[in-house]
Amino acid sequence: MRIGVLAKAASVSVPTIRYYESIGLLAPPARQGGERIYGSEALKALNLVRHCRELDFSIDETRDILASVQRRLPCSDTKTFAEKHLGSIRKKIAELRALEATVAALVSGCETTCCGSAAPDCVILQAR
Amino acid sequence: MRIGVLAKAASVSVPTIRYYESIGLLAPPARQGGERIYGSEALKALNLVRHCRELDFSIDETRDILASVQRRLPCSDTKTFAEKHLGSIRKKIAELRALEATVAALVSGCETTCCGSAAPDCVILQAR
DNA sequence: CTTGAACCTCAAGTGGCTTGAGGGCGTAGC
DNA sequence: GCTACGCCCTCAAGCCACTTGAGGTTCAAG
Repeated sequence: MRIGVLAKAASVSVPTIRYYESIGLLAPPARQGGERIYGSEALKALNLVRHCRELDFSIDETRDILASVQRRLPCSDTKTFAEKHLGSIRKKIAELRALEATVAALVSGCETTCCGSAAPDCVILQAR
Repeated sequence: MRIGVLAKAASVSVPTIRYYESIGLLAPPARQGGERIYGSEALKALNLVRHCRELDFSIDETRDILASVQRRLPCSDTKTFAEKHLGSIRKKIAELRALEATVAALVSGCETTCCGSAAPDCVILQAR
């Protein structure tokens, strides 16, 4: 199958496929007259990559997952990747919730104390 | 004051200050023998920039906020920026919470159904 | 006068692509 | 034969917000 067909089949853009190849995430396929020709294994791999990226694994993590799949390692490995990832997602959520609280407090502070004054004096802009 | 002093006073790295100048976020200061010399206004501006960046405003948003401060616009402007920002923080939190739920479900799915099988068959890696 | 810290500029690297320039091949219609 | 279209190719640059490094200059202290 040509690259455009693979791209549609995996819902990934053509340049993205070439990019994945250039960074060594996907194996370079055979060529016919200069054009890349893919088999069904490439589609499987690309679907897996897309799945990992949708779950927000980094490219490096995706590479590691791909490697453990190709080596048919036990799925406890996969679970370890996922758990670590879950930890970092939760960490980021916590950071964002703290940020949300900070900004929300500043907005309501502005409403109750400084609304109408000039920007340089607004409580939102007072660094601590 | 020299750039190193300014950097310490505002808790910002020296290259970052030069970077802010290069993108037009901070005004280029006077020079003495080729070296940048800053006044107290530069410190105020840089403190404000740092504050905005800590609140995770983008550089462009920070630039707009800085402009509204320098024009002494009413602080309702500032509040509008902050509210818009709060909206995008909340949106990102919602996205991450959905992602967290997805990954957590995959991990517990792996624990109950497939733990021990080979990675290619692990439920975590089954794209939908 | 020498040393060492602090300063300077410019370029490249980070992540994960996207976009664009400039060109080749194959087919379909006129 | 000629043109237009659609697909493919490579290479380079752009996005964000810096950080890091190379290589060179200026300043302050001893």
